[in-house]
Amino acid sequence: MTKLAFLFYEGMKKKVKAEKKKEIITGFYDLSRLEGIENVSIAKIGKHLGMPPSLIMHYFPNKRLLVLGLIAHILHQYQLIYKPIINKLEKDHKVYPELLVNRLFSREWNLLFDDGVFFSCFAMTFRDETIKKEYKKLHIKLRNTLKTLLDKDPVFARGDTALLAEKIFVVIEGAYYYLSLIEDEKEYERKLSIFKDQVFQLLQVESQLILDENE
Amino acid sequence: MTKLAFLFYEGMKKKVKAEKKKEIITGFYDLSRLEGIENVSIAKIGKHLGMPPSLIMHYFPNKRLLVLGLIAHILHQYQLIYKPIINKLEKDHKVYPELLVNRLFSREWNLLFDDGVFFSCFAMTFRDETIKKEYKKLHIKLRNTLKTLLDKDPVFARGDTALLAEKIFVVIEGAYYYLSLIEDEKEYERKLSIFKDQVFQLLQVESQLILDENE
DNA sequence: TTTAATATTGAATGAATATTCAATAAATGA
DNA sequence: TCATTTATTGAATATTCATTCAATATTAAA
Repeated sequence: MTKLAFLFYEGMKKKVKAEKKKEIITGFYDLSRLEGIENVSIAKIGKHLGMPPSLIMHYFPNKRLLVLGLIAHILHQYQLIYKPIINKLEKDHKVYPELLVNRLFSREWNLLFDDGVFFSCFAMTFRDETIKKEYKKLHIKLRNTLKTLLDKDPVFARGDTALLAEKIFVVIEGAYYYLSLIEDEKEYERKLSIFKDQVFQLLQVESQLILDENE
Repeated sequence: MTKLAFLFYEGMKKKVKAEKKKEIITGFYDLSRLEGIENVSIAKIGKHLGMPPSLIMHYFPNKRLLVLGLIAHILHQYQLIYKPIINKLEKDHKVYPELLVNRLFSREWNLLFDDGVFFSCFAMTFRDETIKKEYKKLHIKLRNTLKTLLDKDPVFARGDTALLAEKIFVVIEGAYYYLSLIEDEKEYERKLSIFKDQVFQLLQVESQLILDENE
């Protein structure tokens, strides 16, 4: 086997392996949505995907690695929620508060993402340092993304964008947590508009402050 | 046995029963702090308390009831954190923003309370309606307490105190969630002061708005 | 002391758990 | 075709789980 052929072969093997791993993680995630992560066993995942538990353990030598894989998956998913927001706002070098707020609180939240799995895994941060670091990385990333967005607007760029991002995200996260408890559609909408307004005001106050300074 | 004696007897029995149940719940809580609630079994609680698992099941016929008992316990504990704040502020019919903020974000949080157990149980709200209702009740109660407090101050009473309480608590909850990830003391303090300032501003803006209106 | 309720014990249950292992099948280049 | 690596299978493991049950101990009134 030539070196090139070998590398290609290795690449193929890795690809197959990666795909299989992804299939297992996705199965794990789907079952977790349905039954709660704490009720999902390796045997159940196997049954769900039509493979023996031993095959799962071939790709994930122990359950913790499987859980870590799931967490990497959902944190990636979580970030994806914000992708369309970023793409839209990145083009214009201007942050329109109303648009930003609407996108930050968009309903894609609940559709693309299972809060139950997210919070179950979050609870693990208290007992697993690796998981804690993953969650922290996510939060830092999200805040940085927003900061970068704000930095592109000449108005906000004059203020403390990191601080503003911090203040905005704490409301988003509080809302994300609190709203997950509310099932009544009308009540949900009412509260949602309160929190949107709250973030909107943060943006308004900040931009007003900056403009006043430079008059 | 006279009726009175019977009632007394019944009362005694109930008291013993209640105390035993409390002992079990406390043991469950202590172990959950140490090992994570998902790793605590009835057998482990029994070992920890020096009693056979069958005795635990005598008081809690199945594990779900035991978990519900634990949740009632921690939600009660959670409320207690706010007790000193309320007592202090209730006497004066005046809300001092700085004092209120300092108390709302007091460090008794982390000392009296285990975040890991709280969030693990919170994750259960997504799969158990009873638990969800309990958590919701807690949040409503906390908001109402703050609203009542604000209502006692003639300044804030003129505004929408329910709305203000809602806005304050969403920051507290977001902060509670987010700060739980941060271990570095300095970083924690820095972020904490941001969120305190954020709530402080909510109070300031609101009171200023009300005072302006009545000039 | 008798009675009746409750408290406590310890042994036993079957089901489910993560994990191991040996055997076979499939893929792929030499 | 052969050799080697990886993928897949299915059976077996010990351990832990919540729960059941029958037997005994304790309590306190009658």
